[in-house]
Amino acid sequence: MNIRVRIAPSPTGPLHIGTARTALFNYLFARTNNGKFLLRIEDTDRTRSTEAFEKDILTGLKWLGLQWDEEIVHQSKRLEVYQKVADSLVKAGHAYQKEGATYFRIPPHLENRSTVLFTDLVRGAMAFELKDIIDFVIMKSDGHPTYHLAVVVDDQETRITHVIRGEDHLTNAPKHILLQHALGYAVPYYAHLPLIVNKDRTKMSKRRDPVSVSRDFRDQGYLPEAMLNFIALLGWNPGGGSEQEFFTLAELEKAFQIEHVGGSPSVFEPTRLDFFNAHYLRARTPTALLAQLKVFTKLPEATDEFLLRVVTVVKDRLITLSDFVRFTAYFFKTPPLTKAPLVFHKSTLADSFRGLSAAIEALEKAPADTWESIDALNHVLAETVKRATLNNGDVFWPVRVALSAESASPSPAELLWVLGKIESLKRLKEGIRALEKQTRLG
RNA sequence: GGCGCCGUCGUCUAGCCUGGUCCAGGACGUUGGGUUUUCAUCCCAAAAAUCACGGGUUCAAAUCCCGUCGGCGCCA
Repeated sequence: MNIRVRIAPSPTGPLHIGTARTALFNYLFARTNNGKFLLRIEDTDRTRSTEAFEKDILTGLKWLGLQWDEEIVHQSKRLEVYQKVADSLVKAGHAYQKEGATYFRIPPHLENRSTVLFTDLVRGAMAFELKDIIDFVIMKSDGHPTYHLAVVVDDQETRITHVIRGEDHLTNAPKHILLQHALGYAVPYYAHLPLIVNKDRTKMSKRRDPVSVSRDFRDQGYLPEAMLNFIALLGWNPGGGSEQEFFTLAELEKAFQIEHVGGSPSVFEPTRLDFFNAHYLRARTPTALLAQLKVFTKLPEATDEFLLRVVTVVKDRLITLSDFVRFTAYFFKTPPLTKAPLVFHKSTLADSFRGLSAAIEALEKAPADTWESIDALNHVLAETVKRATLNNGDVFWPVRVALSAESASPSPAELLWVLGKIESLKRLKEGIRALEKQTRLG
């Protein structure tokens, strides 16, 4: 069988995180089965559909790396087709007109049964009593098809073999199967994915919750591979007792099996996304990360060489891309030395003064190539501690704070390496003056 | 209201089909400790689930059966 799956988002809002996951699972199902992954835009609701939303959906899917295989189908361009199918249904007695709309007539039997039976790939055997399903609208009075008709017709024409969609459609499945029988269509396999819900276990709301892939995640500095990894584990697990938690898209394309999709809804918990994002950020090379940061935001004026050094030393401390600018201001502009104490809490004013002075002396004397190596710079500071018979905190802390003015920052050797000899010594001497002032006051 | 799906640590989940190795495993988060000048990383440890509840089957149930409750979804 040539496996063909699709997603069919409505461009009535930006790409939703739930749609993204449905897209992922469809995409993975296609890839693991050597099939095709299609995209259809359900834009029959002309009043709420916009091109801007459609563009957001397409760019969002591409950003995630979920490239679709064939041409995009727009339902708005196929209205005559639906009308024709609806007419044929009326002609065959499967449907009837009422108050301008066309209704599908639920048959008394289906293949000599009073039930609709199907196997859901996620949930197993499903049975719905025909008497519980009532006639439903397939064509509205304004000439637009309802979701039920359009989806069935389009899935048939694009030869969809597996319908993988959200659980909110589970009870629609028997209606679609009935339509497929009446039209003589093949019935595809169905798989209904569990919903992604809020902490309070209700549906995530566009208004209140972070659901937009572009606005709430991409623009906040999340990486596509972190999103993918996070989303994949919402409802799916690798099975076989595997405890693997990091998956690239390529790995997912090998590991995914729809049998390992669970049936219960997943609560959206962003702290786990942060964990994945920090992980993938750390995995970037400084060069790659710098390139990405330039695309993401406007960076302060500086040479690439300088920026690359900044990226190198702060990379491991970022959770999102947007942390970068926030965490690195002091590299680009000399900060006032008032934000953090120059004296470590286990040190004294006198020892810090001695430590900082000794560090300046040692750094001034250090050979030029010392400044090209974080290790070498660190060695200079460590030797200073030894020679002056001080503690680490008497030297490392005041050097670090004099350079950054922060109580939390990369190590002093890293700061020295980024700032270079001239700027570093300038700041360190500024630190000495601040300590002298404190001595006089104290 | 009818029908349907779901119910294991705060969260994501493994285990459930094929009952015993599960006084329930992993991860995130949290807390404590180690490394360290700080933060982050890294390492170690701990707390955290009466397996929704009740009954039944069985020598034995998270796992099988019945019922109840709860959450959600679709339809009305």
